Amino acid sequence: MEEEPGRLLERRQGMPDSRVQERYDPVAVEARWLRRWDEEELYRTPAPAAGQKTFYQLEMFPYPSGELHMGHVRNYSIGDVMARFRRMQGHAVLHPMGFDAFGMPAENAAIERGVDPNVFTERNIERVRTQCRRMGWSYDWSREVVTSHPDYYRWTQWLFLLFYERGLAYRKEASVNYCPVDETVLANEQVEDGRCWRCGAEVEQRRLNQWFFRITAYADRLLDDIALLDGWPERIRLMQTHWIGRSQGAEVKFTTEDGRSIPVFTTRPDTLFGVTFLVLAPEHPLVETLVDPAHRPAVEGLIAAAGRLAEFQRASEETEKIGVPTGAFARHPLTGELVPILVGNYVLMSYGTGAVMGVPAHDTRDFAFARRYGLTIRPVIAPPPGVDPGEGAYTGEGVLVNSPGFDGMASDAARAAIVAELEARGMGQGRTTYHLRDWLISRQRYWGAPIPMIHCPRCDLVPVPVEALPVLLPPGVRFGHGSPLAEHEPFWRTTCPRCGGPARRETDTMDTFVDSSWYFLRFCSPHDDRRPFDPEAVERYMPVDEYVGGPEHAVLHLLYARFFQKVLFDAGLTRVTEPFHRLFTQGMLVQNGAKMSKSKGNIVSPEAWMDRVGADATRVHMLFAGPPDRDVEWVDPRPEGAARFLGRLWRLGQEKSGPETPEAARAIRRIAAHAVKKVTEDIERHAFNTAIAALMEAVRDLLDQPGRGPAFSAAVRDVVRLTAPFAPFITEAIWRELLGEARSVHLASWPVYDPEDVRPRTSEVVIQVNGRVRDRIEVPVGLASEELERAALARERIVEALGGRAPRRVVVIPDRLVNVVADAPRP
RNA sequence: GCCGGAGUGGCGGAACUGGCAGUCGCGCCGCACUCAAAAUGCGGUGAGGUCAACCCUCGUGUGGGUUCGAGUCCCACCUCCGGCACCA
Repeated sequence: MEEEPGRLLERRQGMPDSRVQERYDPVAVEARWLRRWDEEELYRTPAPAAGQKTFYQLEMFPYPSGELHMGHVRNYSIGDVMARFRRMQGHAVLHPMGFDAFGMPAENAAIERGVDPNVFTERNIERVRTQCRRMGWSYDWSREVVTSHPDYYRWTQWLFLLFYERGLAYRKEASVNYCPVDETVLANEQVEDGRCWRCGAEVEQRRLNQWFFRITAYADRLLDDIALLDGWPERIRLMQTHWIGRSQGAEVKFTTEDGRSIPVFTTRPDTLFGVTFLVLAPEHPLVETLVDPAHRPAVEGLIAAAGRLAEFQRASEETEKIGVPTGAFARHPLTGELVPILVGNYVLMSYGTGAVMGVPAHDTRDFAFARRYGLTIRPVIAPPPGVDPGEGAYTGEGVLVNSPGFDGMASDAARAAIVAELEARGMGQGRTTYHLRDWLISRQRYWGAPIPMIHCPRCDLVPVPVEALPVLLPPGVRFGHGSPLAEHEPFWRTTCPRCGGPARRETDTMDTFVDSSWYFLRFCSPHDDRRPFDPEAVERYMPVDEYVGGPEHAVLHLLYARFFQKVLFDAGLTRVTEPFHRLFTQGMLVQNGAKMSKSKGNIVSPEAWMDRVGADATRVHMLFAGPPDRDVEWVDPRPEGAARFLGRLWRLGQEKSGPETPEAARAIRRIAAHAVKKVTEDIERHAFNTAIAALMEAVRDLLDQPGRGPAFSAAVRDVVRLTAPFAPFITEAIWRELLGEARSVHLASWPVYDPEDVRPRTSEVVIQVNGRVRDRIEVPVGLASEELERAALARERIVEALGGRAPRRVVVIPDRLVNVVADAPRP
């Protein structure tokens, strides 16, 4: 950059032969332009000009593990192509990046190596940021947000308080995985075969008071608004639909002999007359009082066994379905019949009412259960004629039998009728339940945003006043024994903001998914120190126009973020109801059928590639490897092909001008126009692999062309601009150093083409005989069918292939194909 | 078990609404440049058939079907990947 572009151009033109030009040196060029872009603040988010459209391009921000991997390279390169493409199309692009910096690795490093989590995290962020910059991703780093910085988590805490005020944050007792040796709570992924991942001790289930977000209050809206997400992959929408899992049914009230009610939830009230037993969850509050002395030991044994397992383990089909009678009986709400009450390990307290009615004739689980324990099986649904009820339970629909008052009714009608009858008698009502549970957000850990609440012996739970935020993480805590904050008295000892008396701070921190549920809003006004986000800025950029990330976040992050957005909407803080307009999920990198990850040791360092072939070639290779939404098989990848392509592009940029015939000019214009059309359409549909293939062809064909005049020069400018989103460094170097442009190629306008240039004048028509290609002819575009047919039948090769047989039929598709159908030749 | 997705050369992959299967790239082979190698450039490369040539046959997971014509549409199945999984 020390040399003036014009001088370079002069020197280039003085060169005697294109063979002796300088070779492209990616490492030097990339370093040079990285520096220059910084000086120019090229990627700073522009203030939108009057009437200019904004475009919010976002990729899921990473956990700063210290080392970027190829999955990140793919993810962020996809987003960067889109950001650069939109920028060149004239949008005011917001393309930010930050770090999801709270979480376990930092705390584990503290436990294992005594490194301060904050130091550890900052060091990793530094390294990842440097790698991101080297990759040439066009982020506006002045907007960087880091979730572990107090000026961010202050607002995470503020939002917690908002949720609390709105009744959406609450405390209740719940089971957690607890390691008695390490005296700490474990996340599910830290439990391996029921043992602590670090010390191998058997993990216990402890019931502790935990904080929850009431996401179930938004279940219906989260479900119904999936219909609005037409820019999302169908797959993800389905996954969310299933995750929320709305099911319509009824709550039916059975009663114990002494008159206490046991509500059960069922989706099949039409089978109500087939109930021959009830099963309660081991944790069901009535179990304790129902069980008679003779059955007590067995019941307690089952409860103890169930209690040892975490719910997610119990809810697995491998676990044997065990049931134990309580000795008590329940009265059927419509028939008054007495049915035995059992306790079963397969009934979950957290779904429905924690009790189920057993209909063995029409439910597979109940059937197996009844068989095993010798319970009555009473069919009440007759399958439609011609349908075999089969060996086990018949779970389909049909006509009611053995159901006094409802016999002969079809299942769907009977469901409504029976619910109506139950309602009339006060024995039940229609009810909807959800698979979705409330979101457990508290973590008994240090490296997260502290939950801003205070426990006062007199006033109970008191929120930290917003003026007192942030509740800072204290330095100098002790790791490895229990919750670091709970063990750190200077942190928790405080006074009640309400009564001024001595009080104790909440020592739980928030799930990191809370941090990432609103970061996209923070990016709109990252430095606002008066509120989490500036509504005006949010109005300008939100919703995110395109969000790129992995499908592994289909239900957690993407659902939580939607939940937050709706709560903020209800609180009047924004008018946006859905955060992500369009979602693009990229495929994984797989090796031998397994996802590539650090733990499998099969990661390839992007830095090694950058040193070898440069960031541009690394980007191009990753995008060229296959369609970005599909998994890509990582078999001996060689970025050299991409590097060669860029080398040829460099050569193209160095071609000196010369003469150009009109025919050559036309051919050149055609090549360029084709490329512009194809690449533009392909980027729009995220087909980067074929866009790059088209660019490779264009570069090859242009180098082959004899002309080096104005058309050639224009074509080179087109191709360089088309390549800019993929390979930002080399295109910038060609644009400014070789072509002498003053302004960055990344601020140049996206090329357009003249449709006239891609309109073919002749077309090659394939001629088939009985579906086999036998000849092809070049004809003027639009040649009439009759003419085409005549021309085809006149061809020597066709006459030969027909061998004297008369065409039975001739199919003509103008400009494409003629198929002559004849009887099969005699052998 | 349920719900998604995918099976195409040695490899990654291409093929718009049914119309030339295999764009582009990797690898491999040959040639040029070189004292030589690397790098680079040029050419070839699905399988088979008295391949020298034109040419012919076969070929998109398997088996059927629709059609003048199927990688593409329909039916049945196989394999792999992802998600959910006692949800009452």
